[in-house]
Amino acid sequence: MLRIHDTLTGELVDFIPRIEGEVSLYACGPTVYDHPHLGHARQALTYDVARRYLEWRGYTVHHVANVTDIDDNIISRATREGSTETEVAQFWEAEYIAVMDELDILHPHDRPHATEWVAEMVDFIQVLVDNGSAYATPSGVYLRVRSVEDYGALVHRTHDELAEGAGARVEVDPDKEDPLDFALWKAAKAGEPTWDSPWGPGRPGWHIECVAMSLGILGDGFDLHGGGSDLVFPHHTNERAEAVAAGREFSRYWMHNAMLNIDGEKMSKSLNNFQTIRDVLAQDPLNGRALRLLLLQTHYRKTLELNDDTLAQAREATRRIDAMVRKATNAGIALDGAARDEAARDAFREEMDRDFGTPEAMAVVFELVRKANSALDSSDEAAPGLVATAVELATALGVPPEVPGAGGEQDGDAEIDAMVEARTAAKAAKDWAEADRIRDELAAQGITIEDTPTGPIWYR
RNA sequence: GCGUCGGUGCCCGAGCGGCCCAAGGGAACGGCCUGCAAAGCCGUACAGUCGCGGGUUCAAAUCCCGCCCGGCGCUCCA
Repeated sequence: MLRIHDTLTGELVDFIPRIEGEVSLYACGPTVYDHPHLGHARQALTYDVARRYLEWRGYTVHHVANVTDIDDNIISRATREGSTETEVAQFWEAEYIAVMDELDILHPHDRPHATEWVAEMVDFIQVLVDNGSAYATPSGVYLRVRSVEDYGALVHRTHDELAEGAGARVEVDPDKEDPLDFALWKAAKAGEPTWDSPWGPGRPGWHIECVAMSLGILGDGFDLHGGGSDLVFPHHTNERAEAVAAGREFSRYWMHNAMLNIDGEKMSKSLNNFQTIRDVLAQDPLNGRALRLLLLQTHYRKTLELNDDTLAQAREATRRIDAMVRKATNAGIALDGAARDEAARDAFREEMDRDFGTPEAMAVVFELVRKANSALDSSDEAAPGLVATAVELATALGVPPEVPGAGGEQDGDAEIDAMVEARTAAKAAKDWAEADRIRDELAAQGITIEDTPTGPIWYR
């Protein structure tokens, strides 16, 4: 039984999907107006891993992640650059997808865009207006938050506690009945893109898009709604309020991933430690997988410490997995028919079932790596099963081994093969000076040689 | 201030009241292997006050209370 820490109840609860064997997952996607940064990576990776695990466990997953392609930031960037909102959104969405591809993040089954769902949003708002939980003013349409009894449930605050916070702020819009009321529809402002509505031209508020799209695609009572912990309030709280006010059944479970720190401090533009995914990937070819592994080795609900050091540590750890597979490949181990280590698979499932315990699941994988290495060294017959299980489980978490250039033949790099052979010959002749000279020469080209019981292997 | 999540070895980081004299990864040291390396394996030192102080319990890193410190949130329009 999979258990998940549900944000709404604040407890570890049994995960029972709406339909047995099927999981509907809605994970909030990005607002596309700038470079995707490491926070986006953590968010996307959290739900990517959740999805992969659910699939490994035999569920059919319907994963939806939206793209917010109209909002204040997009408008201001378009204005600043003298381009259009559409151009800004399309450019940064393409960049977002390209970067996520490099991190091996699976594409969601649906990637709805806010601008394509405006009609559904208008219909939804109409329901809220008709049933009295929303009202129109000259500046837009607002949700009457007081009409939602447990409005602050996700953040575990009462209405009054929330109102206290809101009261401390300057209330700009005198048309609003209550400071907590928020915009479902914003009346048109000069120079902004607008859509028609029964309340005049304007554009949708931030939260309504996710409600319209999640319920529209996944249906009432879909299973899991996820996002970064910074979205709990106001975004998810308001989404939920809209759904509740409309009498719709919203998500059954909520999960939220924690933020990350860089060099011990939160990542923010003001601290000037904001790192884009693109920059991190450019620093080292292994960084994509290292980042994945680093995230897997920290529980998704805990603040992650990221710096050059922790990233380097994760790179070394990925090498450990790769080295084992390289050795197995070179030894001619066939993985396809190998019997899996069921005890390890059970341990893995048990750890993952406890609120996606990826750090412990990775520990299971590394235990397998150690046992597999040991078996490979002694040509133990258990080796294929151990290697196959380690590969299966690592792949289930999205960190499959990568052994490019292993062996050499598939690279068709005859020149390097020839040098490796020359070194082997030199070794046979006990000409150590020549053998070392060749090894140094290869090293200068970024090629590492490993001697194994089944002969030398090389890789870049 | 309020809410929420956390504070575990040199670093990152698990830990489900007894299986914890605390997983796993990285770094270090010793041994085996190697012509020498690399990779790997075996072992060692690292936590002995698991932020601090109380309490509950036969038993607490794990539960409760208080305090200290950190992350996030406390509303788009400011």
